[in-house]
Amino acid sequence: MPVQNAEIAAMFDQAAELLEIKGDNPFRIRAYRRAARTIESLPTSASAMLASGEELSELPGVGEDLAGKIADIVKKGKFTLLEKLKREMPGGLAKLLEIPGMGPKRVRLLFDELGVSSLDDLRRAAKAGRLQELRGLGPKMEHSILDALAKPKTATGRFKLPVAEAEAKALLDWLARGKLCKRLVAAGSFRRRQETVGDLDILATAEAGPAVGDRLAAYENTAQVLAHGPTRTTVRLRSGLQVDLRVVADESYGAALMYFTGSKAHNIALRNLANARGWKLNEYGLFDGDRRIAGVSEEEIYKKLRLAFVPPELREDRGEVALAQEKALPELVSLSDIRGDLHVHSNWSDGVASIEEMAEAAQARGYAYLALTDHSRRVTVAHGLTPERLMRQIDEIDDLNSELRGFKILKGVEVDILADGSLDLPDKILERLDIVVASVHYKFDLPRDAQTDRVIRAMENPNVSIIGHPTGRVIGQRDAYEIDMERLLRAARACGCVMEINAAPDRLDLNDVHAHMAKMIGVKVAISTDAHSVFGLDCMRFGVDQARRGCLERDDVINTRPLSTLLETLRPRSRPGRRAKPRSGGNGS
DNA sequence: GCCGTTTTCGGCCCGACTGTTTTCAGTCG
Repeated sequence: MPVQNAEIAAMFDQAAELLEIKGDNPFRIRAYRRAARTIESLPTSASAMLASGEELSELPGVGEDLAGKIADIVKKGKFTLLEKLKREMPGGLAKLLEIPGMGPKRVRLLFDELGVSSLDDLRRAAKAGRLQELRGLGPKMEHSILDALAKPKTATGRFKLPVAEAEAKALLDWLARGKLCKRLVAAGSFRRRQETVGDLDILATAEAGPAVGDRLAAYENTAQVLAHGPTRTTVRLRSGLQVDLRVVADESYGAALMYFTGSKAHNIALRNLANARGWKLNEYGLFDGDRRIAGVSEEEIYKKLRLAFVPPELREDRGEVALAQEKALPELVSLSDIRGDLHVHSNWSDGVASIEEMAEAAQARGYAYLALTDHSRRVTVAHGLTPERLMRQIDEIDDLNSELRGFKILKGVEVDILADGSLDLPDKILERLDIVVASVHYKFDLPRDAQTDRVIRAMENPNVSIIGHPTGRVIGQRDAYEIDMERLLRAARACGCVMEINAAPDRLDLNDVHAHMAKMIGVKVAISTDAHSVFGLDCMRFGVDQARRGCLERDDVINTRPLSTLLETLRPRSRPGRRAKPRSGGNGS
């Protein structure tokens, strides 16, 4: 099995951690980390790039040396430097970095002075009061380390966007009611719309900085104040979500928003550009010597740096800075481009609303069409449709459509892909539908090649329009099944099959990197909510967020099209020699 | 280890906060 990009990135990250503990050149360490970020967000696998003779050293942050190391990892499956480091140092040492307040210097100090090389060693040493013996450590550190070790592994982890959104809304509300701030906004990975948020970064502009921090500390959901200075306050909420509040003067709003939105790597790239002009960029502004030359708005700063405005979703240092220099950034798809939803359920299977209610809700959201795609029979727990019930549903939709003006319900199904890649309903039935979403709902544990073959066989059925949630992952609950995304996408391109970005916030599948991969390979995408209720339709924006992160433009997304051309897109699925798919003209078939 | 509209060598983002010191190192974002 070819080495995955994520594996290469993980090896580089591990090497960086050990090099850091070792006390190696910090810039060398940064180089490994930067390369890891580049590799993991690549729209194609490093091994495929090597196979096709592409130069890895042309990737940002990858030079001759690292390109050679990646090639070694791909060819031999091992990373000599990492193996050498692991021989020099106990592997468990890196674990110590996960304790808050423990950085590479302290890990090294503890290892050298006390022989601490594991969490257990650390606990023993702290309990014996031996940490205080060391220079730079005192009773407070010893206490907080013991605290951290005693805590059950809450795996406070990351929070899904809707959870973070609810927390942010309530918190911003509370801060706003204090009437201390001129402007208040959630920045960070939340603003970049990452699929999960590690902590919430709040930016405020105000005259009296410390008072805003005091108000955050006094918030009813604040469980613990971790740091509290005049301009910066960090707390942990009862939910476990960490909140960083930063307060600056109003004239620094743009610079601070940029700084606090990140990503860190994007900021570093911009600060380098500023340096190259002899300027300095920080959270207070863009400075020429002591003179502030920009800072009120992000737009102003990008302009001064001769860059096009970079949408927050793209600020990951994945090549967007170079594109902004060339004024060649993509025009990202937006929620208002979406004209319909192509994957929803009704109470005919496991949804809670009737077809009519779903259609009304879709109209209320300004859509021109809605594809009804209930489950097929194999998903018995969801009351999946048999051929007979699907026929009856088709009749009901025809009836409803005959009364609708300027809106159409598309007849569809979410058909199960069986273990061998065949479909859960006969072609005869599928041929009568406007749209067929095919999805995997069981047998997640097939070997990678078999799983890939299975889905490719399904998409080669000309009745299949879209592959639903193509990797099957459920964030925080179930990993993606093993599948060769690159091979899948090439096959999709060959047979004109569309890939879904499932917008349900616990799926977001395809994810941003896969969506970008689809675009690069030339596969169209449908952003669909998989709604099981009328409220589920509102998740569309989460799917659009990920599409934007994947650089998708309006034309890359089929449900930005008006109904007429949408149906055209779905039609070429029919093959030579195959009867043209019967399509309803609106008033029954 | 990377990289170049000052450079192929000599730089490499920048500031806040804490706990330890007695002027600052380490961590964090």
